[in-house]
Amino acid sequence: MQLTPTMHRCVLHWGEMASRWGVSRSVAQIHALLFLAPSPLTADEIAETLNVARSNVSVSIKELQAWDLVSVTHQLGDRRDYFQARKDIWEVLTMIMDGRKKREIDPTLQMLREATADAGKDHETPEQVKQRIADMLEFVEELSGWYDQIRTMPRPTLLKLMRMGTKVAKIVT
Amino acid sequence: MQLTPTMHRCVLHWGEMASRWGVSRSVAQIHALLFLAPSPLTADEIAETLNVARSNVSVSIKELQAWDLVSVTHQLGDRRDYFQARKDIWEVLTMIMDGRKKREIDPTLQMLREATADAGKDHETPEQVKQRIADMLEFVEELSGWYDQIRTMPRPTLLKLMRMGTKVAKIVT
DNA sequence: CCGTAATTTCTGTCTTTTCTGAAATTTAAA
DNA sequence: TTTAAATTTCAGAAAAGACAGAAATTACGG
Repeated sequence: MQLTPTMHRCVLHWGEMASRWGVSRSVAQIHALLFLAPSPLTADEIAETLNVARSNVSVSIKELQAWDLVSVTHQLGDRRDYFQARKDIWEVLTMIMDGRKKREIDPTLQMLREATADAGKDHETPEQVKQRIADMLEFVEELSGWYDQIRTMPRPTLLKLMRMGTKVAKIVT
Repeated sequence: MQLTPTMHRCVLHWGEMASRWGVSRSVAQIHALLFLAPSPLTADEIAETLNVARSNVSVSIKELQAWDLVSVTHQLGDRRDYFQARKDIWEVLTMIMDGRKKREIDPTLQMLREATADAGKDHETPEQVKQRIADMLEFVEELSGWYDQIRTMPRPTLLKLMRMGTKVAKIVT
């Protein structure tokens, strides 16, 4: 697939942002390409467009599928896999946040719970430190619970709330 | 400073999470240590406790200061710098989010605005693709604006809203 | 069941990032 | 000043991560 200068720029920027968020450049570039692409692409097309090895595309696509951001389609009379990305940007963000919560926040919560439990039968750790860990646990649990809640809300509701901005505050006065 | 097993565990976990978010392990470990530490520490104490080079501590601390997460204090009759981290976990999150917005979201917004502008006098990029970029821009602008708004709200208000969970929805029926 | 297209796995190389240790600089007390 | 402590800078080593290309596997048409 031939990239126009505008697309080229988006793909490159997305790739540059990647490392700042702990994502490999290839994964991000492929995601950007598939997000923009008007129609599904084969792995070979992706490799050629972005000038990366075919095998790299294979691994990166697997990663994107694990995040539920990319899916496979097929064309009649063609054995090749055609890949497409979610186009709904809101859904994209949701998938990324769900994934990060599952992979990073939940294990951290786990660790904090264990640390807090251990702190009971731990006489060397200063009380102040234990308190700090307990605060952290409470905070992450609160945020996590909040996310789970708003996660269930229908998008139009969420949008309305967002657009109200600080005006939502009036209901808690 | 001698780490208790509980503290040791927290520091290690924080360090492991770091790379997933594009942060170096040293920076994260130092931050965890200073967050937990009951009192400010010198660079040498940090280096010794975490078994990292003194110079590494210097650079990492600079990074943490740039994020406004760590500050310097002094003790009477002691020339050395004593470092301490923000203890208020809510503030810590706020600082991180502010920093990420400034460093990553704002430049992305910039790029999207330019891409959208260019798209006007660009006859090769398919309409569909332009639309996708425009959608993206609108979405990021919306989120960004929302963040700026809630950023101004007093913390107790925010806390109350969070604890209401999905119940806030009733005001937009 | 065979041959070929498509995909994936794997190993080594290359790149990037992180980190160290020495040297240089700054700071402040003597 | 001089001296010594503290900090920072910097060049290169080490580690981690990303990537390419070959080999292996799988899937499919004939």
